[in-house]
Amino acid sequence: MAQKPSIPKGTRDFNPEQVTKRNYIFNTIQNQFEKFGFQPIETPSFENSETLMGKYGDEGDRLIFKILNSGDYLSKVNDGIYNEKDSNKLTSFISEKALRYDLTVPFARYVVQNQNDIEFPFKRYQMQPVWRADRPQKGRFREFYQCDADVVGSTSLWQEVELVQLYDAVFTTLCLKDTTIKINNRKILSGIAEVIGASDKLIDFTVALDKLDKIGEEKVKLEMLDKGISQAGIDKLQPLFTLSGDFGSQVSQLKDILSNSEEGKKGIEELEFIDAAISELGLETAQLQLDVTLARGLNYYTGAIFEVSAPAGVKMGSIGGGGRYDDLTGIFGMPNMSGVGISFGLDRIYLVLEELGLFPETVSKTLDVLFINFGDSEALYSLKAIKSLRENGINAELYPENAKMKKQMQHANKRNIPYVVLVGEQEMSKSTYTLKNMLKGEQSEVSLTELISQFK
RNA sequence: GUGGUUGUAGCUCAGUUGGUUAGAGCGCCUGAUUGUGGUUCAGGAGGUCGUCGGUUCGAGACCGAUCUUCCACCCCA
Repeated sequence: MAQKPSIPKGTRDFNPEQVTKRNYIFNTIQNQFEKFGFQPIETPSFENSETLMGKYGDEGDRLIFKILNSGDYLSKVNDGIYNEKDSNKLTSFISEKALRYDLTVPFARYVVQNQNDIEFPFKRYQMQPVWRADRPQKGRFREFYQCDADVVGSTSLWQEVELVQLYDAVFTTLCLKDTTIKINNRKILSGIAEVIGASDKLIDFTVALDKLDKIGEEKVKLEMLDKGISQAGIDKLQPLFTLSGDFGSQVSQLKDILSNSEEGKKGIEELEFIDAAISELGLETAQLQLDVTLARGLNYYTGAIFEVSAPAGVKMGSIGGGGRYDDLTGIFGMPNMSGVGISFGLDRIYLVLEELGLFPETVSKTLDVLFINFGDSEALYSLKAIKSLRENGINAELYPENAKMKKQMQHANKRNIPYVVLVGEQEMSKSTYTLKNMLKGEQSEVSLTELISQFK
């Protein structure tokens, strides 16, 4: 019985045009990564569960795809655990591997395992798919690509500065103007939490603050109260909700709030350093913006936090994010290894470029010229020319069948092939080629050298 | 994980309070046109109405389950 085929929720097939466009983005990002001195690595699609579990918080653990053990995995589970029917508990007994959830944690694992062979500071980039057991939405998939660039082994803030430039360079090259690079610092968030006496509730506090532009001031305050933050503490936050003005004036308002917090002051210093450098160096098309409410859920960030949003008017979640993590490799037994990195969301960038019509027209063209097939002797004659064209870097192809001219022309049309060459007895006897421009409908009879020069 | 939404031809969609043989536009195929595609004209092929079950004399339409789509949460690229 033939069943209707389907693919799993949140996954997609990519047709030739889509792959070509995706490669265009990949290549652009890769070029810039390499220009900035990053080197490529790849890691496996799945890791041992213990490598991933517990690194992304409880929510993260829920969204990790677990891989069932091979063989008769249930027989090894003891009856007590089995009868409890507690999925979370049972999982560790029947699943020892999981699909990677991001590229940063596998990278940390890689650094620890290869620490003796790595020359630090190590700048690596990685462009591979990741998987999340999320409910799909616009710009949210269960399989998607991340393009990460990270530096480990340097605490220098110049790395942060360069990463901001890298964001700007990539989006500028993609002609995606007016992106906003939002920046914050985890130390500022901890500082604020300290000042309001909620250091132990840092996560709850930042998660609530992060929602400010979405649900508004009142609801954020309610959520904080709900999470056990005192009213007195929330009152101290008041200036935060009305923070305004440019980078400098926001910073000076923050200084007032954080005057009693050493950590907070450190965070402000870092921010000022990055802002001063970027102001001096300038950005092409992006804009660096301080956003105190920027939290980002990942619990390993310790310093700067980045998030990039698409130009205003495009309804899309962040198209990139990153930050500094002082101790990512600590959990794998390698302390004091500071890293900072950024990530590009390929699939979302694709959607944004598509929505704004920013893919260059030339991206979708794959073949330069198609030779019409009039028979075997003509085909052989054509293939000689095609060989020369290919040697000159021109994409050329012979229609494989001696089909009706109409069919062959239509084929060229549908594939958006800009030129067609007709070779029949007339041309063969004169050693020429009839070149037809499919867009304008004009055609001319040319020699082989003229033919080649047409495409140069 | 929570709440909502969607599914009819390859695509975009009609389809009345349940009632003969489920339609349109576009696309596709063939011909007008044996060395010329797009335009035009003529003809043609595509659907067990997402799937399974139920109500009914009768279901594309009503009910349930399930899958899928999209959206809002949660969280995030």
